[in-house]
Amino acid sequence: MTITSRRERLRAATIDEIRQAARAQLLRYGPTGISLRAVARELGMTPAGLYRYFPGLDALVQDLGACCHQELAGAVVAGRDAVPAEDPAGRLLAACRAFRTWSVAHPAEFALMFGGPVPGLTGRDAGSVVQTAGVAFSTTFAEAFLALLRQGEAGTPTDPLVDPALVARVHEVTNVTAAPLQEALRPEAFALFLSGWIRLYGIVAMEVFGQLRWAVTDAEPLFEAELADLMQRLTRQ
Amino acid sequence: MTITSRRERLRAATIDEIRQAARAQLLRYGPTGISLRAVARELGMTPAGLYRYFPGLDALVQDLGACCHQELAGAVVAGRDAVPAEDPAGRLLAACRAFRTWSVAHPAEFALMFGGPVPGLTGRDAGSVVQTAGVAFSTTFAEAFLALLRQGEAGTPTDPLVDPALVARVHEVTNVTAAPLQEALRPEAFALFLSGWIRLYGIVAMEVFGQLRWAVTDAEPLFEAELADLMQRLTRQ
DNA sequence: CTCATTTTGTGAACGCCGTTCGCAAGCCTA
DNA sequence: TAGGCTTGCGAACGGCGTTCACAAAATGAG
Repeated sequence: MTITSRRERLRAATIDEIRQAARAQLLRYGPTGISLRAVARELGMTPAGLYRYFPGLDALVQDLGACCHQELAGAVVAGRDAVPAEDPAGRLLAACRAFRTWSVAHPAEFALMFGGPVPGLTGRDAGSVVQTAGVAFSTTFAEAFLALLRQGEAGTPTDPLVDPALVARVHEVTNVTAAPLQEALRPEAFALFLSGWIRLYGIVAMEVFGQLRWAVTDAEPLFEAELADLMQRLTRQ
Repeated sequence: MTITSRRERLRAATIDEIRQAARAQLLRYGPTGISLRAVARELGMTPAGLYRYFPGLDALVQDLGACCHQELAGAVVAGRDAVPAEDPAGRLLAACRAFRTWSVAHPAEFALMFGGPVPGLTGRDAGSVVQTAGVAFSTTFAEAFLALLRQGEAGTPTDPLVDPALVARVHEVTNVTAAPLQEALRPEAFALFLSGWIRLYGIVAMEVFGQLRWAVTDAEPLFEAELADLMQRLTRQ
């Protein structure tokens, strides 16, 4: 029940329109091809007018990244929840497949979210928004992973290999969104989870960035093989 | 003995100077922050003058990418060859570690080479130069991997999962540089190699792109664990 | 209804960018 | 020494992000 004055509604609508135009540019020209002036042109506005809604291009791009993160998370959740809860392994599989499907269908968005720091590379706080969004996103997988854990199917990897400062850091950053991850913080389980996430990211990023094209025209069988191996590693061992 | 007239020498020197300035910009401002005008400024030249040496900014950036690929390949080879040939597993390990070390030390260059298509995203032929360079680069690992194979330690994965058009493609693209890869083209071996390369790329890309910072402050133990698991997968199974 | 205040958008300007083109000066060769 | 090739310059074009003073519109209080 958030009260919304007429002004606020108009403003929100404009912001949405801006986002939409920027998104179209992202689609067409890639993360670095988004132009304030072009967005303004599409809205029939003056470039300066956009500064009433975003403090600059970087902010717009970052906002776009956050939106994409949300959208991707939605796709993953939808994929996961299409499989009944009685089959946690199937749910995790479905989540991974949804991640790849969305990413391959939205390469520009993927590059924006998971590529290197796009604008400059100040790196310090610039990516903080997108990184917290990334954490919230990864909890999507963590949930399915934890279901596996609870079912008692997942084993524990051999070595702990956890950073001492890690627990505090994750606690700090997952305060609101990621309650499930705190259970996964049992060091061995967390390491196992990270290892899986790394492999999933690796193959999807390679495919989306075209780094596999020299070897393979259709990366799906490769992905499925990697996924099968990954699931085997997660459930048995 | 390629004859070099005085002009050609001067020209080569200028090109090198341009590369050097561009490289400095890459280091400071990232792949998208390279500016023709800034390079020209640093050389005490007019922007237009640079067009006598490169047909445009994109060409300069691509040339830079090729140079970086060469440099990275050199680092990996050096790391690999620091381990005696009697220990093929150790050589492969050393190559992987050298890959990570160089990449972490040169994040901008890594982003340029392995990130998404930087300028626009025409994608078709734009990345062809960098992709052939990537193939040549991956043979560095293939060599060490093949040594393992010949030693008879490496097993074969379960399913073939090879693209039918793959053999011809790789034959076509590795004609000169990558004779060793042709032996690895035995489908199962190639799949195993690709799987390993994917995992290696995955963890290094995640670290360099800062995608692991939310979870871990020092990614090295994670890398070592992943590497150990990877080697185990490659040698035994 | 009126009037002051806040919000929204404009237009002009600044300095940067990549790129093109005509022209001058230098070098190499014949 | 004469001609051609190479190199670099200067000016210009259009596009970019961003700033700033200013006008118009919407809002809410009296």
